[in-house]
Amino acid sequence: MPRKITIHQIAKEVGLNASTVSLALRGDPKVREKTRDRILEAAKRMNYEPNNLARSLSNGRTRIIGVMLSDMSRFYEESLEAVFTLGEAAGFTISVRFCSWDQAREKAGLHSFVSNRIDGIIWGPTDYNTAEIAEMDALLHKFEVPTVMYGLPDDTQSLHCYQIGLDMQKSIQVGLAHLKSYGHTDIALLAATEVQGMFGRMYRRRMAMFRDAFIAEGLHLDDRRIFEVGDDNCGGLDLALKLSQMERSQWPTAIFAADDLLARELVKSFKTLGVRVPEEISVIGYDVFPWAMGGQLCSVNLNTKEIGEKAIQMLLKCINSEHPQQFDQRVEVLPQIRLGTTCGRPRSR
Amino acid sequence: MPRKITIHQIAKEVGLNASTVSLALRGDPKVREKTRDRILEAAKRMNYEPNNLARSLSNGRTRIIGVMLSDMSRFYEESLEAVFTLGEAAGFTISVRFCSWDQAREKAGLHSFVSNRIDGIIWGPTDYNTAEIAEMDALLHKFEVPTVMYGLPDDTQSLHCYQIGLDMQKSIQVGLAHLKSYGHTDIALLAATEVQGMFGRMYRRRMAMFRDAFIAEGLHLDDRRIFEVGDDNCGGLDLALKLSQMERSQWPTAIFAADDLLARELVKSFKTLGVRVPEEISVIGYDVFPWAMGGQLCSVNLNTKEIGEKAIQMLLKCINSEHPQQFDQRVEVLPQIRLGTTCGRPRSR
DNA sequence: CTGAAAGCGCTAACAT
DNA sequence: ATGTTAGCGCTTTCAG
Repeated sequence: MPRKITIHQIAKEVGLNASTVSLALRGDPKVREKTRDRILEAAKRMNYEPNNLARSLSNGRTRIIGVMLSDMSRFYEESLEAVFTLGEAAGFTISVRFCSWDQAREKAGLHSFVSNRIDGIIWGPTDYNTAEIAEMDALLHKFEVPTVMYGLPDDTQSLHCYQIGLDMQKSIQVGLAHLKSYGHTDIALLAATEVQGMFGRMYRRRMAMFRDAFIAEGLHLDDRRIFEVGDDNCGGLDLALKLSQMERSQWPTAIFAADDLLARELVKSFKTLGVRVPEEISVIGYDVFPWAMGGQLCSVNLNTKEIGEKAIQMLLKCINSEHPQQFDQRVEVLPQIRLGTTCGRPRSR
Repeated sequence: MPRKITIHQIAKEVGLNASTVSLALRGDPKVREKTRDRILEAAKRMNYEPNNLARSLSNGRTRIIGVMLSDMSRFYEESLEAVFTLGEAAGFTISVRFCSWDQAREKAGLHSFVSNRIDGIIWGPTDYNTAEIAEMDALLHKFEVPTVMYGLPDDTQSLHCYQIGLDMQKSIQVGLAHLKSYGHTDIALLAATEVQGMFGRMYRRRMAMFRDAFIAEGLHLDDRRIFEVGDDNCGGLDLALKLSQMERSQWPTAIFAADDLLARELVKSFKTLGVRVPEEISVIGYDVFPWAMGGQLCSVNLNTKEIGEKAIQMLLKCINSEHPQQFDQRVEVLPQIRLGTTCGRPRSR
């Protein structure tokens, strides 16, 4: 038996024409059931595997959706799962590229998507380098590859692609506003700075966003209220210890932890040290780990699952439609407070 | 300008034949530099993007390497990065599929690889379901898709694929042996059991491996020496607290933490509680986070980077060679102890 | 219901 | 150095 089976060989085997085989393999009702069974049997017996290159070249679509991500952060996990589930249900294969926060690699990956005539792209762009994004956007548009970008700030109206808006700074403000609603004004920031990884840039950007968010909410973020810990430390424990050696009157009344794991550790450490949360100090987390502390943690929920769902739904609509223009070009996903037990009114002084 | 540019249109534009354009685009020295420049200029101006479907259908290779992974665990991060770097340097695009620990999805993904005539596959199989693996292995072999599987135990000689052997149980034994070499025999296990995630199966398997490893090293693992914590707890802190309320004579002399983050937290918590590590108790970590504690942590290093490097190197050799059979079919990656400051001789009783 | 023929965009001999 | 021709494997009219 030759190495790679084609429909012609199957056709010869069963004494029919290749085009009939082609129809049968795709379950076209034009082929009589009996003939189809014969064909399918032969195909299986001969270990036939369709050649998507030929198929796609011929009919003009690949039934593949490409997803471009920067890294394997858990931030993407939930949304990617949604993309898989809904995408596969609609008959698409999901192909992922990672760029490791490298713009050259990102560009190459997107090019590979269009070269391989992917049917649509979901893109969580690396960085808000407007010019670069605009350039790729123009290219993708020129090739008429439906594209959904997500995690975009709101100054991107000029882009052609569809967008899932997620305003990170506003999401931080949501957390701050929540604290303010309890009466907190002296809020500290606990942030991890992963030095070793490739996320340095992201962390720096996030830090800048925190500063801006404080300002936007009319809050003062004193440098001495910023606790930066390396990712190889136990930031929560360190901070709890540090505070326990300070006069309580010197404490902030609330702590905004830059991620849920830090927040979790902080709360647990406070408990260990006999500090009551939220009676003596409030803690709010951020992003990524909805399951941290079994729902006890008060935290800003970025709704990543919803992001994934909206992205794939938008894309599928777009791919299946003749007139994609009729859809909203941008959908906002709103962060919300995930209520827990770790925030309360500030202690009276 | 028509929507999708082909080499024929470029050819017409510059008054040459399509095959010349084809050669020029690939930088073939047969075409004169001046002509090539003209062609490239036109291609860029017309926004030409090569059609890999046609290209691959014609020349029989896609220059794409497929990677099949179960999830976005950080376990894969380092090895995947190595695959990217070396793979791209060799001119390949790396396309990733995730199966979320779902065998149907895994199978579909591998089929999509062969349908799309990927040049080679790197596969970190979900589970050691021998029959399923053997079936896919046979299929991939029949289609002559060079495949490297990794993370395989050593009872898989019958497979056709190339293999990066990583014996997880032995890696645990390496850690245990290290503790034994200091004189530890009363060793406790600290393990997280992520209930919410999709990793339940993996955790259970890992737990079984720990038990087997203890037995293989001639150690007794009492049930009361197993501390299982949910992933939404702070396991390290909890355990440190628990122990601090016990008579020291009841303590184990060493703790094997099932991952580095737990170990890190444990060590930090001990420090907080005034317990000296390793003078009063030794701690060893496992896997995944080489940077945890800035190298202070003594831990079992799974060498995931090396796994990725070996996998892609094997695959490239195989793809580029006429006679792949001449290479070793299986390479073992050996876990090692990453020395730190958290292990020492047991306290005298 | 099945067969014949053209073509998707590109490559690879072979000619010129 | 450039042009001609014949596919790669499949889909898709269009005939029968």
